[in-house]
Amino acid sequence: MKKIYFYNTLTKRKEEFIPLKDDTVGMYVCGITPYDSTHLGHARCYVVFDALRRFLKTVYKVKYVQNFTDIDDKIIAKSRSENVDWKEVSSKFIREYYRDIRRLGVEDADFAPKVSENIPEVIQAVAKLIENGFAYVLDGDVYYRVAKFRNYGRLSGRKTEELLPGARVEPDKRKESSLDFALWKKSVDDEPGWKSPWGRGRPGWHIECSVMSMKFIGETLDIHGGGQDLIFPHHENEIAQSEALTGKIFSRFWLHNGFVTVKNEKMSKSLKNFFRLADVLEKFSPSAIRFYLLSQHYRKPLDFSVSSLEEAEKNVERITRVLEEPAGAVVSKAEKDEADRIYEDFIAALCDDFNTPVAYSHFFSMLKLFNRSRLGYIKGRIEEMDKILNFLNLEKKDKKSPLPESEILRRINQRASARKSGDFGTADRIRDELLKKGIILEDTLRGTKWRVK
RNA sequence: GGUGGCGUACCCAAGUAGCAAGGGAGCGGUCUGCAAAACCGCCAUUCGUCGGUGCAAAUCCGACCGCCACCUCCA
Repeated sequence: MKKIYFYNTLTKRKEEFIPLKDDTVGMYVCGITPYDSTHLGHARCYVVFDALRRFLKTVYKVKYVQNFTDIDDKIIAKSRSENVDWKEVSSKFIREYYRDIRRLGVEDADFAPKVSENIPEVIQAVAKLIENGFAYVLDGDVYYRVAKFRNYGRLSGRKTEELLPGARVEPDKRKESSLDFALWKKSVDDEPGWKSPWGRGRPGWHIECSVMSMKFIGETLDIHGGGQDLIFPHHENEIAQSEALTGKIFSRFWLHNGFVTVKNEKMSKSLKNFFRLADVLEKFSPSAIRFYLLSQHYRKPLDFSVSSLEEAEKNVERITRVLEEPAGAVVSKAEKDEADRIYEDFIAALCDDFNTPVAYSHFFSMLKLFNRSRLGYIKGRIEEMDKILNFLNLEKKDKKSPLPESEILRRINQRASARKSGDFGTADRIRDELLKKGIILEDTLRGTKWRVK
C-alpha cells in the first residue's frame, strides 16, 4: 500500500497520513450556513472533499460528518427581511443545497447534524468552558477567554500580540480582550433562542463545529476540512474551544481548499461576482462541472470562466464518446501490465497531497490506451479511477435533437443509397444539410452514427 | 501595515535541484470516396526580472516588478 501524504495547514508541510484508529478515518468538513444559495465556491469545497473521501475509502473506512449551521445572525436577518420564520429560511437553503450538490455526485455525509438540534450539547460545552476558566459570562453573553489558551494562533500563523492592535472591528468594551469571541449570544425580543443557565440565547458561530464533530466522531478528528477562508478565525477558534474542553489534539490534519475566483478575485457577495450553483447547472452539465472542479489542485485558486467550463464539457464529451465503444475481452500481459502501471501512477498522484491534475494526466493515458486496444480490462481500470473522480456517471449535457430521429434515420438511409451508387455529391449534400441543422454524421465500420453537435 | 500564497507555451495547468507531465486550441500524417471520430507526430533550449550559491536551479538564497488571499461575515 502506498503511503498517503497531505499538506497539513497546522504544521505547514506535507505529512504522512495514518488514521488514529487503525482502519477508520474520522473526517469533518465545515458545511454551509443556509442563509443563501449555494455557489460555485461551496461546490468546489464539497466536491473536493467528496473525492477525497472516495479516495480514502479505497483504503479505509471513512466516517464523514458535515454540519449545517442553521441558526446564525445572517439567517435571522434574512428571516426578518423576508418576513418568515428562521427555520423556513434554513430549511429552504438546506433543501436547495442537497438538490444541487447531489447532482455533482457528492455523496451525503454519514452524519449531517444541525446546530439547532444539538443545543443541549452546546450548552453543556459552554458550561464546561466557564467552569474550567476558559469562558466568562457577560450579561447573558458568554465569551471565550483567548488569553487563557496558549496555542492560540498556531493554525493561522498569527500571534495574539499582532492580532490585537490590528483588529478593525469596533471592540466591544465589555470584553476582556477584543480577541475574545462569543460562545453563546443573548437573544432579545423576537430573536430565536433557547433557555440556558445564562438566559435565553443561541450558540455563537464556532461552537457548533466543536460540539458536533466531537459528538459524531470523537475528541480527536483525523481530518478537518473546509475553505481557506475558514482558517481564521473559525478554525482557530474551534481548536481553542475543543482543546480547552478535552485537553486533547482536536484535529490531526487540517486540509483547506483554495477559492474559486473570477478574473483572479475571490468569488464573494460584496464583489457581486459569485455564481449560484443552480445557475451554473443551467448552462453546464453536472459531469463537466465536477470534472472542472477537480481539474486544479485543491489548494490552488481555481479561476472560473465560461471557456474553462466549455473545455471541461468538451473533455467529458470526448471521454464519454470513447468509452461508448465496445470493448474486447482478450487482454495480453503487456497491455494488462501497462494498464496496471498507469493505474498505480494515478493512485500515486492522489497519495501525494491529492494531486488531481497529475491524476488526470494518468487518466488520459489510460483513455488513450483504451482507444488503442479497446479492451474491457482497460475500460474497467478507467471505471475504477472514476470511483474516485466520479464524473463519468453524472448527467451529461442534454442535447436535444433539432430533428426527430425518424427524420434523421430517413436521411441517413437516403445517403447510404447514394453512397452505394457512387453518388457522393448527393451523399455529401445530405451530410452538410444535417450538419447545418446541428446533426453530425460519422461513418464507422458498423454503419453511420449520428449525434447532436 | 502584518502574515501567507502565486507568476511555467496561444489558453488552462503539473513539476520545488539532474535533460519542462497532462488537457484545450493550432499544424502535419494515418484511416476515409471525402469528412468526422480515433490514433501517430509537431508545438516552452525555456519557467515574471536581475543577481547569488551549486558540477547541476523553473526548483535553493537575495533584491525588484506584478497579482491574489487572510487579518472583518465568508467554502
